[in-house]
Amino acid sequence: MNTYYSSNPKFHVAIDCIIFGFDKDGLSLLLLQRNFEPAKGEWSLMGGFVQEGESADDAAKRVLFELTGLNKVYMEQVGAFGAVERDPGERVISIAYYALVNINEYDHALVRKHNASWVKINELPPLIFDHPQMVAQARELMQQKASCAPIGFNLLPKLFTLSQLQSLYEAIYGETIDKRNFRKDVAKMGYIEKTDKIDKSGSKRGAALYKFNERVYRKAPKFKL
Amino acid sequence: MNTYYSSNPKFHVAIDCIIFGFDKDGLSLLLLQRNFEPAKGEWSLMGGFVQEGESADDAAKRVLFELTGLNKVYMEQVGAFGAVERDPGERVISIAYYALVNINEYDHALVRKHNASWVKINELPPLIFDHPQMVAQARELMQQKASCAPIGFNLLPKLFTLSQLQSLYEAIYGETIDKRNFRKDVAKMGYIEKTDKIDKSGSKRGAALYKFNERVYRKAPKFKL
DNA sequence: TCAAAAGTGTTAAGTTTACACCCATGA
DNA sequence: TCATGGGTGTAAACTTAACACTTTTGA
Repeated sequence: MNTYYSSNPKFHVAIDCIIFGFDKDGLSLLLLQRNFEPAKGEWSLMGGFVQEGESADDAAKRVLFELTGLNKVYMEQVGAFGAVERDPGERVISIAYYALVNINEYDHALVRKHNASWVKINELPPLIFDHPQMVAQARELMQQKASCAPIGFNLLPKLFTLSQLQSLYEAIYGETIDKRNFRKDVAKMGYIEKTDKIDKSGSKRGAALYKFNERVYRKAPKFKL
Repeated sequence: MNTYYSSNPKFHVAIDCIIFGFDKDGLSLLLLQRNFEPAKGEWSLMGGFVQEGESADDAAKRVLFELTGLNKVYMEQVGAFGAVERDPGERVISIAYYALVNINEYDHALVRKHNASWVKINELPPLIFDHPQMVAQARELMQQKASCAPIGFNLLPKLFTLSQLQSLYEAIYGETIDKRNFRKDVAKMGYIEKTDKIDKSGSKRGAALYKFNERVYRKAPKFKL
């Protein structure tokens, strides 16, 4: 055995997932009301432990999959949380990731099994450990990223109205946006394309459905909302 | 023992430090030419292992101190690097931090002992493992942060000329800045204060020395360069 | 006396913000 | 017919970018 490594301690390394969803009521997080120890009965993020032979990114994907049944979800690392007493049970270093999921497409049975539910982001219950800090950092990072990269579409259906898109960005920024200015900005991008489909569910008149054209975006990847 | 935790594997958790310095030749990193295994003889970041009873942030401070003898240095976490084979010797999960140090104030003996030296950031040698990605991420993050928070001063002496400050930001952004526009922006901030001292080392005429007044900054923390 | 860096304002271009009405439809 | 959300343009305010010459002084 290599003494250079083995003279040093080892730690449990966990993953915690901040799972964002969006619907007409705004942004929500998918949270667990823990039916297991430690901190049974309290609210927490979905988590799990990194396994041998599994990268941190893969562990995050797995943890998200275990709760939602979803693959190929947009995820980004928030950072490592390494305070000594962050988990009162035992020393655990945790790596937080946020995920953007389409709130209409997940495995409801799995979510029920984990005793998880969507909670509006402005009505979060107290969370265990340092999960509030993780959520706060994830929100900042997501907001920052969403302002300059087209990641918001991961929270919407493939086809969406401009009103939906606007209200998504209003939820992300926590402020209202002028409708005409917003639509001007969207038009400038060129890769948010109007389809010939109409959504009649949100209004009597009906609203044009748009889609994000990634091909076009890649050719001129500029984004600013 | 708690089976919830103990059924999961443990890992060595390392810290790697991207140490930025700045002088008239621009930005540099403090790098080690390793005189120890693994990867002896190759270039790497300064690193170390997180210890029992030590937070990740504290470990980063300690690792920086071990190389430079410096305390109270501005540091920010870059993120966790958790690829399975990132360290070919053994599985190690590493948390990267960047540090901004005044290149004129560090313990030269310690640096010599570690076989470390300052390397211009645009002339980096090949680095081991995933250290190139760590450096790239650290540069992006630092640039982003420096554009909207007054962290650049950590790379300068307490007293600095506006030419030094400008060339620092030119180095951070990798582009030239218009002198008059730059000085207008500095003037608008109000907390970059002219002192009555003159630096005669950089020119015959001499340039006014300025200082960053943190008190004033805190009262109206706006920064944009 | 001249080379080298310090210091100093103005204008045009571009971007951002504010703002109000008509349209189509289902109830 | 009317209430509801969908859809559209313009002008003023502000921000950003471009630009050149004078000053000081040590060598």
